[in-house]
Order: sequence, then structure tokens, then C-alpha cells
Amino acid sequence: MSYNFAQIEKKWQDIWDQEQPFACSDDYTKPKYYALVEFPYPSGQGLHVGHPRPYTALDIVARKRRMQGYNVLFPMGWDAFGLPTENYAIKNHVHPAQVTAQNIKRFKAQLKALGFSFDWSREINTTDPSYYKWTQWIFLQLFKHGLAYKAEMAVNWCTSCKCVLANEEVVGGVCERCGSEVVRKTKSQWMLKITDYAQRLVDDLDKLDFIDRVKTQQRNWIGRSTGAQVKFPTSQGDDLVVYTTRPDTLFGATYMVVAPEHPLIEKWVGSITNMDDVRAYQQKAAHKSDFERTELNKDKTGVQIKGVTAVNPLTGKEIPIFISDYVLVSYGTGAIMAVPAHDTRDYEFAKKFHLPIVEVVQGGDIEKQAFTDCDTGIMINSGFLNGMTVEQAKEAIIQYLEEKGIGAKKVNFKLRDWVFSRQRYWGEPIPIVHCDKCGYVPLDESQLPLVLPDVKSYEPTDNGESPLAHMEDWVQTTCPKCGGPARRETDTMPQWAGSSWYFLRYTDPHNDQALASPAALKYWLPVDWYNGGMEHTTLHLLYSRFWHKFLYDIGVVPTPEPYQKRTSHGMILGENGEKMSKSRGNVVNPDDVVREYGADTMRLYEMFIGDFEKSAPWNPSSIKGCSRFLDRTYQMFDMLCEGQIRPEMEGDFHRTIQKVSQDIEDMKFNTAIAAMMTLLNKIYDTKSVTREEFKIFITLLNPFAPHVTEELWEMCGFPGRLNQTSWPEYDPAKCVENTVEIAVMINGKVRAKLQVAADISEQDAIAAAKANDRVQEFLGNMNVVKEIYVKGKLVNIVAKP
RNA sequence: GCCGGUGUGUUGGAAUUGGCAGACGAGACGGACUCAAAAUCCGUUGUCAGCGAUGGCGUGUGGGUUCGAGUCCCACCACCGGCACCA
Repeated sequence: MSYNFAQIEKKWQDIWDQEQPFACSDDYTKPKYYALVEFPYPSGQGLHVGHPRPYTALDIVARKRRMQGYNVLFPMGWDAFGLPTENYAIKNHVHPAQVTAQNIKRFKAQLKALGFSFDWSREINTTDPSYYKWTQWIFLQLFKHGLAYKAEMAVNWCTSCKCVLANEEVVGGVCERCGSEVVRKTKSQWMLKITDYAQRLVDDLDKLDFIDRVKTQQRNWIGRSTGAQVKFPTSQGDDLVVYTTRPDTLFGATYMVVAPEHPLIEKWVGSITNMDDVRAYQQKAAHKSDFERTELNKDKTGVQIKGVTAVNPLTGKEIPIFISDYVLVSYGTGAIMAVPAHDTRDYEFAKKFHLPIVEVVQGGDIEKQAFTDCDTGIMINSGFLNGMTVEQAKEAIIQYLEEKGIGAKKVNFKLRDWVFSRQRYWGEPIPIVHCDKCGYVPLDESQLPLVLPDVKSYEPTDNGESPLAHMEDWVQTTCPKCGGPARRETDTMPQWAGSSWYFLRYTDPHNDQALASPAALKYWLPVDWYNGGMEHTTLHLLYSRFWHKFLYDIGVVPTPEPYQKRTSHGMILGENGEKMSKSRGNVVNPDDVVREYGADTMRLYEMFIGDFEKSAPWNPSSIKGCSRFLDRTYQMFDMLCEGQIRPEMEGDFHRTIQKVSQDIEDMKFNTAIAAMMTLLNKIYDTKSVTREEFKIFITLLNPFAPHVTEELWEMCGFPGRLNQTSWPEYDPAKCVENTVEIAVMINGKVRAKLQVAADISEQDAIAAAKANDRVQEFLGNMNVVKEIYVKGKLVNIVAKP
């Protein structure tokens, strides 16, 4: 027989709405805990069963922390700007704001039905002008500090969204969002100089408690490498500057390659004798998308620049210069020295163009292939470097280059600046105007928020302009500086803008003087525990660290990093083990689960499904186990009797408190639940439960299943509310058992089991093991070679015939 | 190609980090209750051999280290995620 979860859950949700027990206090003298989950994009489909997994996990943490006496901030809001809403609005001829409001209403009802302990008084919405006022304000600060600039450049253009994408949004050559082809397009774009922070974004990872795979992925994305910048003189008098991570191989540089877009080519036009060929190659390269360029990586192409040569500064030899699209303009200096003997790409190119290959590190067979994995090799054919190890040569050459003034040590990053413009309607307007006289001029801060105007059509344009560009009334304005006629920026910000600082707003969400008060920021920051998806590691997570560091530099926030701890959950897959999606038809709606089993069962199952960090398939029949467990918990009320913890149950209770407490900290929610199930089974075996035992049991279970446990608390007549009580303590001394079962192994195979006192001495344990009949039988007349005793675990007797 | 991760019964997954593999669930089978079914309760459930006590074999594959390996080392296979001509 099932308890009436529908009635109980509704009852407590109403009570929580009324009593607001989860609203955090503004008493800044209390110890604080800031638990954060990524706020959702309120899509038209509503919540799916993947959302509640991280929310439940941190809800458990937040509820536990409150019981431990912390002032807990556990907020929720809406990351509501974005394309799907805009597309829906276009299709159905409704204003995106209206669509957003509807979707939020649905999401909020669904979240409330799951009993999350969010502080709803701090709800935020990125599309609210009182919110995006501050997003715009931060942009103005970036602009004023030279970190936002407009640049004409080749960008990623999604052919379907008709919109520019950031590098981070292009996945495998296609649009991350819609999967359509991405092409190169030259456009004037707002850019944010995240590259200025590359070094700090890498270095500061060391101080943070992020899970390793997040750190690794961010490090790889930022891509720091250490090498040298070297000047190669040319026949034109200009130096051709290259970046290399292998300055030790400089003697082996037998030719040079510049990117097709390299600016020196234009300078050399007059001297280049095969300009037609060069131009043809440039044209071809320009028409390839990035994807096509990398597709063709098996076959190197290129053209020699005739009429211009360079000189290897160490060998003094004249060497040819090529253009080839295997060299990228956007990395390093856009030019390389080619060392075919020790670089696979250079090797292929040299073979194809019959260029000399000079071995400078001994150990490989350069007749067959480039010798790249040569850290342990010895230098040859390298003048004063001969005989050195690669490592020694690196130091020696850099010293030499610096002394002679022809090069220097240099650190490079793969990270590029952030393309910040989007040619769409449903985003934050960029608060900049363009004046023919004054250039790009920021709006005065008093003019914020610059509100998104109503337009007739949200349809993106084919010419690559934002729908806002049609709003002549809005676009035409006056220059804040000279008062002359000027035009507003019509591109909007990317979706990542609002989410780059939202966690700051939660600390003081209604402030209209600042993005948040310094006192609130000082108290609440940094976020103590932030959980979110791996897919945001090189997007939202990196962007928000960048903005935060900038805000720290200008004195707005008190900490150099926004989040102290970052964890990530695994995805919930469909029953067939595939990613849940509408097109695969394997989407599970949480509303159905709540209706059939209740929110508490749903929460419990989401946590019991498996390792929190790994993805797991949804299995509807497995939910039954969680449902039965809660039923049995409820039925336990009928076994209730007066009294403290029974002596024979003491160890079990203390161990369970210990296990559940620790497992929550380690995100091992599944084993925490298993421990509670084991305890419940044991209680059922005794057919009774004392009030004190029951109190502990439902307190431990409360963060997982808050409704039914609160109800049971009330039914028992315990004072106040369960969520206001304190987390149970355990006594380590009572966790240890006084007798333990140890295994007796002979040559590594278990042959007997013994009950012994937990503190038995090694000698006694071994003696007891040897006295055992079965052991004697197995030992027969073999010679005991060795005896091993592992305290409380086993005795292993090694014997030979 | 590079970086990261995973591989355990029929099934989702445990295993104190080198110490009794399979906790806790699901499913299946047997039984109780029931006119019957559902629900609930009790029992069995890695695999092979044996009536049995018991024994052999078992954590993707092949080697190794160790008294002892799911766990450590070497080589390989499969799958998943990220990056990808980054000099």
C-alpha cells in the first residue's frame, strides 16, 4: 500500500511557499554557503528528466548545509535570451518576451513540483531590463578598459541561423546549436579580449577545486605553449618573424612557410616574380572553410614565393619561402620556420616539394619519417649545440638568440578573442553608437538600460544584419560625445553574456544602484560549489571566469575567481542508452514520473541511478525500488515505539550517519541511498523502531526526499520543522564494530572465515587461523613460508608442499 | 593524430583506493496471502561440475609486479567525450 504522495507533496510545497524556509538571511555574521546550479534556458519543451539530476544533487547539499547551521544561498533563475525562443516567436507571430514568460511559468511550476529548496525571492531573468542593464554596464566597462573592440575579421557564419558564432560554438565544422554548415565570412564584429587573460585563466586553475577533467579541458582549450620568437632576415630587408616551440632545431630549418593571408606578401608584391601563382593560391585558400582546410590535411599544398628569400640566421644559408594554408594566420606570427626532419607536416611538405631535410637530433630514421618524439636525443649538425641534449639545446639557443638580438623566449596561446556580436533580435542591445566624427562612442551609463525596441519582424536578414537594423527610428540617434547624428549598434550580445555574471546578481538581485552591493558580494563570494554540464567548460565556465577576473581588476568584485569548486554531472540517457531527444523519441517527461510515483521517488531515483559523474540510461522499472523504499519508510511509522537507539542498533546508526554525511560531500549519492536502504532493511528485520532511531533516519533522508520525511516528522509530533533541525552527529568510536569476521586465506584463496575481536593481535589472529580445522586440513603437511595479517580483514598463509 | 574517460552478473551499478568481487536496486524463479489478479511478505539467483558438503573458473584481451590485482605496470582491443595542420 502506497502512501498518498500527491497529497503530502502538495501540502508541503504550499507550506514552503508560505513559510519561505529556504530564503537566505541577510545576517552577514553567520557562516555562509553558496551552492549554485546552472540556470536553465526556458525552452518550449519544458523540463526533461536530465534537468533534475544536478538540481537534486545540489539541493541535497544545500539542505544538508542548512541543517549544519549555514546561511545558504541556493538560487534559481532564467537564462532566457536566445535563438529557439526567437525562432518560435517568428513562426507563431508572438513577441519573444511573451514566449519567454510562458516558458518560465511552466519551468517554475515543474521545479516547484520537485520540491527544490531554491530561494525564489532571488529569482532572476536575463531578459529583464533591470537585469540586462548591468550586462550592458559590464560591457561598457570592458569597452572603457580597451577589452571590447570592433574588428573587421573572418568569422564563423552559420548559414541556417544567419548569425555569427564564437569559435567555441563551432563543433566539428558545424553550428553547435543547429548542426548546419559554418562558413567563413568577413564581417565587422565586436570582440572581447579574453586573450589578455589567457595566462591568468590557466595559472589560477591551480588554486581551484575543479574536477580534473574540467581543468584539463580548459587548459587544452587555452593551449599554452612555450617556445621562442625568431627573426629571419629576408632579401627585402624585412625580418620574417616566426614562432617555434622547438628553437633547438633551428639549424635544421631549411625553408619557411607563411600563411596565405600574411601581410608581408602585400609588401613584397613588387619583388615577387610569380605573383599570379601566389594570388591564385590565396584565392583558393580564401574560399575554403576552416573545415575544408583541415579535411585536406593529408595532402599539403603550397606555392613558393619567387623573388624573395630568407636567411637562416644560424647557418647563414639562403632558404626559400612558401605560402601554404597549413600555416594559420591566427596563430603565432602566421609564419613558421620549417624543420622537415623533426616535424611531420614539414616533412610531408618537403618531400612533396623536394626540399632539403637536415637531421639535427640523432636517433630517428629521417629517410623514412620525421623524428618528432626526440626529447632524449642528442644534437648534431647544429654548430655550437652539437652534443647537447634537446633540453640543454633549448636553453642554450634561447640565450644565444637573446644575446644576438635575433629572438627571444615566447609564450603562445591557442585561445582567440571572443566574437561578441550576434545578428539577431532576442539578445541584449550593445550600448554603443557610431558617429562619423567620433567613431565608436559608449552610451552614458545613465542611459542604461538600453531597452530592446519592439520590431515588426524578428526575421534574420540575408545580408547579415540584425533585425534591429530595420528600425530606423531606433537606429538613428545622436552622438553622446559631439551631439551630431549617429547610428546605434544593431547587433546584439551572444547568449553567453547574461550568464557570464548571473551568480553575482543573486547575491543582491533587486539592487538598482549597482550590479550588487559590495557588502553582499564580499559576504557571498566565491560560489562554494557550482555544478554544471561539461558542455559549458570552454564556453560559459571560461567566459564567466574571464568577466569575473576583469571585474576583480576594476574593483567591482572581491575575489579573483568566481567559483571555488566545480563539479559536473553525467547525462541521463534514454532507455535505449542513446541521448534523449525528440527525434529519437526517447524523451521522458518528469511530469509523468511525478504523477505516477511522486517527487520524492523521482528525486531519489535520479540520485540512485548511478555514479553522479557518469551518464546513465533511464530505466523505468528501476524506479520501483526507490518507490518501495519510501513506502517502507512510511510504513515504519506503524512500528514506532518509545526509546533511544537500541544498543544493538547503535553501530548501524552511527555508521550510516557517517556514510551518508561523507557520501554527500563526495557526490556519491547512490551509495548514500544504498546505505539508508540497508539500514531500513535491518530495522525491518527487528520489526520495530524507536522514536530516536526514526528521528535520525528521516533526518538523514530529508535532503533526498523532503516531502515525505517532513510529513513523518509532523506525524511523530517532533517539534518544529524537520528542515529547521540539525544534521545528526556520529561518534567515530561507535562506528567501529567490536567483533569482525576475518577471512583466512591459504595461498590467496579464502578457506575459512572467523569471528574475532576487532582489536585482536596479529599473533592471536594467526594462531586462531591456524587452529581452524579446515585450515589444518588444507595445510596438511605443507611448509608455512609466510604469514600475513591485515587488521580486521584477513590472514593469508603462504605454504609450499 | 593528440588529450581525457569508460569496459564488472540477465540488468542499473557497488567495492574503505592493493585485502573476502558482485553491496544496494531491477528482473527472473520458487513459496505465502488471495476466489483470482495487483500490491505486499519470505526464500533463491555470477558461472561450470557435483545429490551433497564442496571444488574449479570468473571484473574487455595478452603479459608482468605482488603473499594477494577489478584496483598498480607494459602492450593491445572496443566504445564515449573533447581538440585537431596551433609550428
